Amino acid sequence: MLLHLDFASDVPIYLQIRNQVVLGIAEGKLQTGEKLPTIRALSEECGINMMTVSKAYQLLKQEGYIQTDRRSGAVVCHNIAQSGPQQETLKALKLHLSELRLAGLSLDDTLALCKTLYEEEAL
Amino acid sequence: MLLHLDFASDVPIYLQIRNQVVLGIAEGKLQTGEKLPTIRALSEECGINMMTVSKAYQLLKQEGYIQTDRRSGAVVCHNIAQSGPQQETLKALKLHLSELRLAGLSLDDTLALCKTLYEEEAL
Amino acid sequence: MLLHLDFASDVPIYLQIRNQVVLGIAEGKLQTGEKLPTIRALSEECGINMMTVSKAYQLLKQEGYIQTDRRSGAVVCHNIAQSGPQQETLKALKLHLSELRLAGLSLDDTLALCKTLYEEEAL
Amino acid sequence: MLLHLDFASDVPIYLQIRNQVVLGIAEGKLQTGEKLPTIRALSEECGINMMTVSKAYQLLKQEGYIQTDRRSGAVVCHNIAQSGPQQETLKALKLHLSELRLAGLSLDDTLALCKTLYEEEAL
DNA sequence: GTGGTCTAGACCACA
DNA sequence: GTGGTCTAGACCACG
Repeated sequence: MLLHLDFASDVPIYLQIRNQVVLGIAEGKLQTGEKLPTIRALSEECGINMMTVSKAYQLLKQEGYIQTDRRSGAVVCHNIAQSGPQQETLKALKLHLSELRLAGLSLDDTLALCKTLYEEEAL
Repeated sequence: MLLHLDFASDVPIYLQIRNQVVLGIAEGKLQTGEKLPTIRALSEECGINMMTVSKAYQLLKQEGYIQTDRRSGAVVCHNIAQSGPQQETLKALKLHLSELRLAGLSLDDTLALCKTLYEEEAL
Repeated sequence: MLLHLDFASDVPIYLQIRNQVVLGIAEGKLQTGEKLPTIRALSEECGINMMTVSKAYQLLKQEGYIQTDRRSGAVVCHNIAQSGPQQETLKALKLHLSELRLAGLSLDDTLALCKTLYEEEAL
Repeated sequence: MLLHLDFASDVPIYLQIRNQVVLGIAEGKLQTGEKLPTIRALSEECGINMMTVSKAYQLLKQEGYIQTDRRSGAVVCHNIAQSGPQQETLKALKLHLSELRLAGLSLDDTLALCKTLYEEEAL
């Protein structure tokens, strides 16, 4: 599990961590039940503040992607698919599909693109 | 053209305006060549500052969605589809598809959802 | 003498007119002593305000490119090259050369480019 | 890094800042990777508003001259020379060369001038 | 009338 | 500490 942080990005670092963990789970790089690095380890490895990592983990926990066990730290949840898609995700998805449409992609182009992206994850 | 602003949201107001204009164009509520409200009008209507609206318009202009004609204000661009999809849009799209997958949606579910969202726009 | 005005440009229309007249003179499209269109004619042809054209002509006159004869309107000056290069032109030129340098052009590249642009005018 | 702002100029202050930073980079006064003053520091030093400095920095960022590292403020980019010269720069350059020509400079004069200006930067 | 710019404050998210 | 955002005014250039 390697993180690529872009400190010049508009996306806050804690969100970059959260996003890459989500992608990691979806792509199978992070298996269900697998242990995430400790906050201290990850913060030192990336040269960032512990608070930043902590914030990312809290967000992931709140969204149901991970749970924190007092003894073994943070682990990937077994039962993520409980609540169905989030309202926010759908709203953002619609916005991005609009952007693709205005960028010239047809419905077929778009669905093919989505299929490709979806399958990249499902390795 | 009605804007719904959420002042409690984390999304900055200028971005909310930008997003809703993009959606409006994609859904056909805003026709190509149509005139947007003036900065003053929109800021008064929404009870926000002129500079906030101005920032949204400048962003839309920079992204190629609108043009500001020096004589008559801001109008929706004719030739938006010039540069193809942005790298950022694709990255965000992939993330959202991952979230859907982890929320329990199959590939078919996801494609059906995308199709629905896409067609909502394409009236 | 055809003007191409871009109403969506950041450059004010009166400056676009001024710039294109200067370029026209340099390229020989506008001969020394040649008559420019009247303010009224040009404003009607381009669909712009007479004040805008007037402003452009006043600027050109002040810079010594044209002179206005009460009987025959505005004509291209005979003796433009009197005062040497303007301070502002040099400052702007230096800035643009810097931008080229930072965009990756070597000194030779830059001089070759300048030569090409210069000779385009001198047809 | 000293800024000379002309509050009476037609050139907006944020553009003056932007231009002087670009010149500073080209002249080597601002080294690659070097940290720019913080928005607060620069605004206080020059007696202008934070937002004005912020606007200049955002423009520089958008043009690829600087990056804003979320941890330590704004730094000069390493890889500026990516996209080649801008269309606008070339247009402006051609205009300035025309002005020089009409001011009486021969091709050789002009190239010598450009060489001098270019080398002033390249210390 | 329009958009562009600027001020002098303020609050917030991020790290 | 940093930059990002926002307000409630104002002035200006442009057309």
